[in-house]
Amino acid sequence: MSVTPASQPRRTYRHGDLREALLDAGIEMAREGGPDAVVLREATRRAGVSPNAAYRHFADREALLHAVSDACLGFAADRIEQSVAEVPEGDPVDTARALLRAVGTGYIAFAREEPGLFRTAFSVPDNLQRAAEPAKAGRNGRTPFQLVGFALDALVDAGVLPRERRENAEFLAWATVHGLGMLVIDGPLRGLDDRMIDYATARLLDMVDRGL
Amino acid sequence: MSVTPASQPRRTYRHGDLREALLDAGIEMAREGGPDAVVLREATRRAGVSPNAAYRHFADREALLHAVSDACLGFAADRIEQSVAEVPEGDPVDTARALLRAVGTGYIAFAREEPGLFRTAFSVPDNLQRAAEPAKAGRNGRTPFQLVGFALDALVDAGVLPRERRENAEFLAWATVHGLGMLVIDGPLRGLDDRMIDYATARLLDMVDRGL
DNA sequence: CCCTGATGTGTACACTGTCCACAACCCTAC
DNA sequence: GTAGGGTTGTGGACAGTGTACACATCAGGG
Repeated sequence: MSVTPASQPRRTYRHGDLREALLDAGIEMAREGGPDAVVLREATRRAGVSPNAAYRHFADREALLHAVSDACLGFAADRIEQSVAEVPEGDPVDTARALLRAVGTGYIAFAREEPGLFRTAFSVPDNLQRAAEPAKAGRNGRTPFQLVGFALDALVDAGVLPRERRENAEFLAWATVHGLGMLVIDGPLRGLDDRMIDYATARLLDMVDRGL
Repeated sequence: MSVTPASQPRRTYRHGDLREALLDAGIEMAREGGPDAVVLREATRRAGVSPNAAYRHFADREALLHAVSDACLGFAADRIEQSVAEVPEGDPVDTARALLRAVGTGYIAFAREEPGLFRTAFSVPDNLQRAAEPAKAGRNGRTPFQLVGFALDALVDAGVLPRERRENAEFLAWATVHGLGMLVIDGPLRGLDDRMIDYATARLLDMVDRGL
């Protein structure tokens, strides 16, 4: 997505949108090797620029990584929305249930399809206040955290989830699915075949469904 | 734990137990700064030895990190056993339930008390085959994975958990608690006060209890 | 007692993040 | 239109890292 292709050297002195180019390079490196693989010098190299140029756009490597991490959360949101979009209309109760499941399966799907981005998304310390900031949102402007919230709201509206259990239920749903994602990517559940993971995901979501 | 204190130079040519000293140094660094903080040269420095000496005991930095990670899993097991030990004897059903809860609270407690070690424990790709190997065990010779398994077995024996749901239930229980641990340490739940975390933990364990 | 394999040392290289002084450029105000 | 002036990128340098290679030193068995 860089303005100037890395192949031939830039003619103008100004790059155009170096920040974006560095970010894109960072994302690509994260995709291939996770957070540790996003290295500042390599990003500038890919952007066809000298190492120090990066410091005009990011305070340090940490800042670049943070930006990449936010972008990864956005990709996660996109993947979740994709799963959510596949939920058929129908009985409100069934739909609400299916919605939360879709969020979960989308989350796990993202972890499996893009382990590098998934790991990068959560490699950087974060907190609740920042969980909804726009930089972490996907194309539709919603962050993963917000998507979980919407699914839970739908469950309350459909009368499935008692209202008094709604508060902070994001934590439970998210933690559950997040844990599975981590264990599948590089925890002890690594290397399980796809069928096994699908099965585990389904059972996990059953548990959430029953236990929330 | 090092054989020769780092303060005064070693007199003998041989270190004595350099492998152990490097491992201890690595653990200490992991405790302070997580996986990225365990750096090979610093470990040799703390052991009072030249950088390359490490290569007689570890193939590369990755190997050292792996050993440190295994040790961290052992510490987690210790912390879990501590929580388990506090479960009072009594009605078999209540005891079995409390046992699984204790595993969960111990796990979260470890994450909160030793975030660096916790992150390090899961920083290294792993798989099921290796989940029970002795290097990952605590003082009592049991790994965290095995401890979860025992608690689940107890639930089956007490008639709480239907036998047909026992298989692979480790994944569910573990993923749930692991996810909360991750989110609390450097995910969006970071910075929540202790009461809030206790509350979330309790609700999460309620969910597991109901939904398993 | 010597010699051989194990263990630690020294030197060296490529690579990283980051600091500093400087250069090239675009924009704005006169 | 031209003279600044702030922004953006360059060059050179330094400390710190992982790791390869050749060498030094020792402990213990023949």
